[in-house]
Amino acid sequence: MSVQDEKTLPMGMFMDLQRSGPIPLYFQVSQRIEKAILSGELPAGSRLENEVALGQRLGLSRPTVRRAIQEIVDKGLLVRRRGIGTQVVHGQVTRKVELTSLYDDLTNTHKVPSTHLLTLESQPADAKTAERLGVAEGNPTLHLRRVRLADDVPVAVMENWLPEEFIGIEPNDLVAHGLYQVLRSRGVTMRVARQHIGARKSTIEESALLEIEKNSALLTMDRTAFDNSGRAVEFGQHCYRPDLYSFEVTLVEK
Amino acid sequence: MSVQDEKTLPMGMFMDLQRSGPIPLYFQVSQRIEKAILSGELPAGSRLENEVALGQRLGLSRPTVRRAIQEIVDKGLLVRRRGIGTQVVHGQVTRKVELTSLYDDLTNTHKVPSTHLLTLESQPADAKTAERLGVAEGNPTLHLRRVRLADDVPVAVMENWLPEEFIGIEPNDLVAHGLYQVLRSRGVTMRVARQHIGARKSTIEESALLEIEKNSALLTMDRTAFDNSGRAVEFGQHCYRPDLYSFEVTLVEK
DNA sequence: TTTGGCCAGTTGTCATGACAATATCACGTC
DNA sequence: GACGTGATATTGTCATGACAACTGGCCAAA
Repeated sequence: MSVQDEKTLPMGMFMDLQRSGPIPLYFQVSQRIEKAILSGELPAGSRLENEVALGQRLGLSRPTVRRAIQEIVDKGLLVRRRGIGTQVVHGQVTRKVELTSLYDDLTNTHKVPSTHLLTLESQPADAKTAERLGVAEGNPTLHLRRVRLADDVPVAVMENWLPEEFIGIEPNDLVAHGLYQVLRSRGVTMRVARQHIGARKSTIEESALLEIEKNSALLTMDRTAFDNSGRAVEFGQHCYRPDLYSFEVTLVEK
Repeated sequence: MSVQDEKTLPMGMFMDLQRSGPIPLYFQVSQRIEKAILSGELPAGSRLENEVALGQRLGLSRPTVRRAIQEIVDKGLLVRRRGIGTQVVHGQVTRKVELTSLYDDLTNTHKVPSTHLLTLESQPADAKTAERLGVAEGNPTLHLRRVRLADDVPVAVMENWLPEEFIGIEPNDLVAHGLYQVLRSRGVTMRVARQHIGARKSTIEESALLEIEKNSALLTMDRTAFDNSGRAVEFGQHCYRPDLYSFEVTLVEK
């Protein structure tokens, strides 16, 4: 008795690959496959065409096809088995967490984000901040504290510390664009972030800011983010209203 | 002025590669590099030897070396920059989250795990369970509810549902080994898990089970896990004492 | 009927080679 | 001295080829 649905594979439409454009071929292929999965064209449990045949049909080498498939495996949508083939994972698909800011998350879900800026000041680094940012204790840092709102409902209180060089950031930019957008516009590209997710009770001040009753449960997230040169560019302590925000994580065993 | 420390690279000891063993070469290399980073031999900000030279020195091809490095980049320990090289990320290194059970997490931190089994029964799937497990509503499932303890202190209350075929699981196994170990011993290998992390207040019963005051904040995690054939093998709703447990996540932008 | 082995299919690993894109640095010119 | 420009170094992408390891089913033998 076969354990899995052994559906055949449709996947007829795979023509328009730009070989000369700036978009890598493996990326074009992986996007098309992912789209086919999300749209239901490749149903859960169905088998993908094997790597060699797919490559031949698309006029691509096996490493290129393989990398395209691997991208989707890493997202948790496909599962490979040696000797068997590649299959679509069962279960409803959920979007995976990426290295984004709350601002991006909200706009992606069609909410209107806004910001109340509580604090924007230069502040000498205390021991914890210094360690997280990799600077000397007492060095100046940019300290900011914000309330983030979605459709005018408060969602989170965020406190961030940034290295000295960002001290010139304008309050108006922060209110209009969100921190990560401001950093991007200054040429900073985030590459790695280490997050710590927990929970605790709200303080009286936080309860007021978030418009919840005091001693409510809060979802907390500490984050240190690094740019593409491996330097820490942001350290933040955030707390979220758990009825309005939560984290999704997809884990893939290798 | 150079932005980063441009230390040279030591990395002298790279001899003993087993070319005929079952361990892939890229894995042997990546483990050695990772060890060198963790041990401080490759300090934060230092540059790694370039891919071509490293490959030549080890007698390996560039794709192999490249894959070894990529493994570590995916873990968030290294950062690559085209035209520059590969550098060690700044900041203290933290363990990344993997697809493990609480049981593994506790033993890894040298705590003694134990389990109070509250419920172990066959139960027809309700709508939510059926959807998560990908079975028909009303189908029998194995329902279990446990309190997990570390050094005899309650850490979490976990409620899980498993597909019909696991109904024969022994209570003794669950108390002695933890759910994931039991599943592994039955030939199930977890491959993908989708987790949802949030927070809420504790119920009166949960407060008693976890030995905390009522209306405390709880850290919650819902998880659906899939095996290597893409089939859902576990759906769980867990809640943790936030003073004893939290989640670490490392995100890498691609 | 059951058992064992062989064979075909598929992914996993590795080598070699080539060119493209990007960042740094030295150099020369204005 | 400032600026552009080219040379150099390094990672990013892609092709081709080969063999290994694992799975499943078919088939013959016990």
